[in-house]
Amino acid sequence: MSSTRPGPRERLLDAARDLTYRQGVHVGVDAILKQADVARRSLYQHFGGKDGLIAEVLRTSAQEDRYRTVMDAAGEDPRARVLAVFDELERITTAPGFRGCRYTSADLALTDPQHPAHTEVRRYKDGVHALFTDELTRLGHPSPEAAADQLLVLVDGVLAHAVTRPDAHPARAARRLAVHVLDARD
Amino acid sequence: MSSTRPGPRERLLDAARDLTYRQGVHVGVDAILKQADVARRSLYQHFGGKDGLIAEVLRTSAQEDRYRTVMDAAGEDPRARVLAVFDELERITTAPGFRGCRYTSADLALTDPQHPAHTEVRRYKDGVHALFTDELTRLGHPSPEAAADQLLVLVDGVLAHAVTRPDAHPARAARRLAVHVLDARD
DNA sequence: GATTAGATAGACCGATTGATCTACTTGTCA
DNA sequence: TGACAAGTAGATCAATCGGTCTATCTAATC
Repeated sequence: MSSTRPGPRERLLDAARDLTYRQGVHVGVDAILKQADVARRSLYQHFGGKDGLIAEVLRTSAQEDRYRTVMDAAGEDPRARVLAVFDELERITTAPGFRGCRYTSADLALTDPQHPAHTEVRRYKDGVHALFTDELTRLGHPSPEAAADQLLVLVDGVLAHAVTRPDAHPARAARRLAVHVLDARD
Repeated sequence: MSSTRPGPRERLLDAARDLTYRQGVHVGVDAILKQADVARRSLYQHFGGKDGLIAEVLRTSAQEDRYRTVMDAAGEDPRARVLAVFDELERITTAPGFRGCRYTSADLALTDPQHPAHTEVRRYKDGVHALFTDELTRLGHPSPEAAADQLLVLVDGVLAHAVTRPDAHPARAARRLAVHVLDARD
């Protein structure tokens, strides 16, 4: 028995996830519809419009889960778990087709402050912040929240810088700084 | 005597610099022409097209000079000069109308790898890298190039993260890490 | 004063944008 | 069988995209 083809809604999300990452959020609706092999009407039925589709793509992209998985694979030690994220970043940024962070990209590209995507970007980054804060707390870090902010700056810095200067291997550079964040005793 | 109005070329660059920052590189040519109060033909005469205009905007934006000025105002000590950049970043990211790093934005928004803007983005970031390398060398840092890469990750991280989470004050968080970069003795 | 390069104004081009619409087909459940 | 919801196909819409065109005007140079 062949696996059932996903419904129009899922196909739209998949196509939009792929195309908005490779081409940016300014891809045409036509291109998304064509790749999803879906009727025009289905898009507006399910998501109300392009903006809704983009927001839903960000809401369901679950890059957070990827970091969580990497951490879990690194074992119990909070220190190792955090550093594993930066090892993963080295893989991500050197992989073919790397095009930066989709959340940062969307936040920068969408000029209208009212665009629903901004809410999802904020939610995502807050989520990663919580992820780091948990580890730092378990580590007994003196100021987990502030340290998590530092780690977030490093992550965003890696993903942004690697687009322009991948040969600088920003993930490795950031990993060395992450060690300082983890070992801070003040 | 009133100051002479700049020529069409300068007015185009000014308008494009303003609009591409506020609205992104996908602003329409019409909007740029209107704000510059310049004939359509002048754009294609001077820059060959929109792509050429955008590239020239990046080439002449001279954000590098801003960092240089800030450093010079901070005195002679390389340590103080580098940290002054992060103090400046705190001002930049909290100023009204802050919309992230125009170079990173352009690099992410322009999907075509052949777009002339990418060359200018790379040139700019290499320039900042050289700026930092100089200071680190004068400071006697054991590996100025690698440390400059770390500072660049911090700068890009601040400018990217501040777009989504300005309340985290990433510039301050990054400044604390910059101290570690400067004081590295290994 | 005549020539000429540079700027302006604006029509015009085909292509594409996001979105709405009607008409038809499909599958499901009552 | 009949009703209904969901999906498809595609025409159509006004608006905008980047770019080319002709025609006119202006200012400096010879």
